Amino acid sequence: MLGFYPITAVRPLHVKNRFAPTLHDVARRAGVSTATVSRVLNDPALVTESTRELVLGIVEELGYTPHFGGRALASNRSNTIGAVIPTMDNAIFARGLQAFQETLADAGVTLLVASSGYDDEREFEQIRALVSRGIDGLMLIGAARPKETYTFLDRRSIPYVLTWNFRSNRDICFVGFNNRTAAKDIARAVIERGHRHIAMIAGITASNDRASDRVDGVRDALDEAGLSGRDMPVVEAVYSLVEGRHACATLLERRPRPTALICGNDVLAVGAITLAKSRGMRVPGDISITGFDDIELAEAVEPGLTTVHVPHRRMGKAAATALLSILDGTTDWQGIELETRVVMRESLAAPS
Amino acid sequence: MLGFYPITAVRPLHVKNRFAPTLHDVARRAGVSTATVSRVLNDPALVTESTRELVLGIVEELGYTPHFGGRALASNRSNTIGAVIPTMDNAIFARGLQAFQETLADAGVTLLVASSGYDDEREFEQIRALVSRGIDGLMLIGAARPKETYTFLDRRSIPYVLTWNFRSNRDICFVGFNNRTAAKDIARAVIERGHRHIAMIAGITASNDRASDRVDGVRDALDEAGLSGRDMPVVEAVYSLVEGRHACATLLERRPRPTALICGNDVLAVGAITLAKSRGMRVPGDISITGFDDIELAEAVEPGLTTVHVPHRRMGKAAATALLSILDGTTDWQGIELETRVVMRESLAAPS
DNA sequence: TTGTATGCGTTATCAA
DNA sequence: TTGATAACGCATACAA
Repeated sequence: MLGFYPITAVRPLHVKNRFAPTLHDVARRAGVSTATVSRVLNDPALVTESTRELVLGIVEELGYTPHFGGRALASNRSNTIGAVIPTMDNAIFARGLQAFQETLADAGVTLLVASSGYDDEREFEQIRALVSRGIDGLMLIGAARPKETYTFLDRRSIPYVLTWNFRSNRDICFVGFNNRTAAKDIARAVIERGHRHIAMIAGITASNDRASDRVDGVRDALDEAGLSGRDMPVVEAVYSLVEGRHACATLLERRPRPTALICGNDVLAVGAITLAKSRGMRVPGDISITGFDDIELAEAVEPGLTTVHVPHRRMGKAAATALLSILDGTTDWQGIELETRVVMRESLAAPS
Repeated sequence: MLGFYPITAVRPLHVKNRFAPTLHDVARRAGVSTATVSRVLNDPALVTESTRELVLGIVEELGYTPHFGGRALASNRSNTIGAVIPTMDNAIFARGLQAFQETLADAGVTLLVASSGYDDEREFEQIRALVSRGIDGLMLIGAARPKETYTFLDRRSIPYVLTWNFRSNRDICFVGFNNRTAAKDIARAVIERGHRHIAMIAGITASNDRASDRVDGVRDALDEAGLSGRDMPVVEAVYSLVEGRHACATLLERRPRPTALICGNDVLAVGAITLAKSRGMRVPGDISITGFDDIELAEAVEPGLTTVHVPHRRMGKAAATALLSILDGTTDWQGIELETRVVMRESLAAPS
């Protein structure tokens, strides 16, 4: 049953003959000019109802689909915007991106998505590829990237929006939330519960302003409480369950042993919880653990994860709206700061 | 701190003037013809080393990126292939797609991804959009879709590969695994442990051959064991933790109460586990639960999830290779059936 | 090895 | 309201 099935293709599939009907084909068949067909498709009001119906019939009959390249060439705009996200492997970006896409689709704009693998150079490559596809605008995650990338975008005057973080800035449009204060908020909640030995499992902070801002935020809260933020034990880890487990194991070696673990991400936090439990520790009895993002898993895990809720869908929608308004050019654009909130569940309690 | 930041754009960003250098610009600056520049970029061997270096220097200096539309128009091929997946919201497709993309990238081919939301009509729309972008080939998930979709692809003679499922077929290239026998395998493992009251939480089977094949496979195993497959209680649920919880709650009402729950998906299974535990039941002591896919979470959850391991990365890579070879046209293509295996962890045991 | 010239499918300008 | 026609950026057949 299992095996390979070598098969000879019936048609020579490598022949690039697309049999794709063109504007010309439609025009000829309808007995009108290509210009008229184009108008029917792009600005129907300019055309008599009778010819419009005639043409649309032929379009349907032939299964005509406009050739994108030709259209982009002639109109110098593609009705396409691009997004480069760090990874598709992770649910974090999925929800926000989905909303982003839906909002664009409502405006008749297509979204092209590429991923960088958290690598600056690959991000740049992907941006180039998107730009060469004629994107009208771009969405990027966070602000940390080489100057050259911004220079490139500016030289090409590609409008862009930065999301998943927020900075108050006159020149760059941010649509996101303040990772630093959000992290500070949840750290405060931990401190208020009476914890004094706090450690952090952070994301990889290199080229990732969201991750580093969250570390800074936690340090802010510690400093504010008279605990030394600088001395807080921090382990950086790739966002995955296994890495969360490893990082947790490492931090449990520290003496004095931390009574609370603040994680830069829900996935890391869940990994940490599973490790702690597998070591026979009670969460939050022996150790409190917090997350960041409020993904679906945060609610399902045992104990429920205390975390920072991020309004991903609203953010995606707002980013799309902002970018569209920049592209539109009729109104001034506005950066938007979204609010996060700490969601209290069971994984955080007072130290015993 | 929180709020809106209305800002006046310095440059009129809506002006579509891209300042994008063209072949012509590069040619003029280098003092050669556009043909030569084109050759440097597409077939460097045809050009003297000295002029090649000269031209490449200018390309670098100007930050020239070829215009995709122009290229597609002139060459009638786009070096782009498309993929339509049911959802980006789910980790299931992420890993396979990532491998698919990487393999294509190695061949200099770009991947365009769209999602259908498990909706036939939206899938068709997305396919049209991709086709109008001039994709050279297409990757689709599973085989269940309206005839019209296939007709469209055939009329346009767009080569495609079907993945995440396998059928032995001379006309269509499948690269995937047999969902039915895979499901049968894990159901057998459950039956072998002595379970007689078995229920299933399946994915939504409408327009989803993977989901329905898995149901059929489980029924096959029951029939084989002299238990009536047709009478097995089945609840269909969208692939999410909450839905898994709900479905589990529903099935726990059944009398006789099932001693084993076979889930069509790991996410559903994890949802079911959390619900069972929240009801004070022991897993697998009071109820055994199995999954499908072997995502990262399956190993991290408590108890570890017995599930079907699917070689997602290998599948993605193989699908890309197959599609490229179809596009290439030099060799006959082959469908590929990949093997799955049952991964035993703690969530399955004999009934008490 | 290089240059010239043509056409790809579409939009947009101008006339009719 | 419609039709001719000139771009748009690039690849390529052909000529030099």
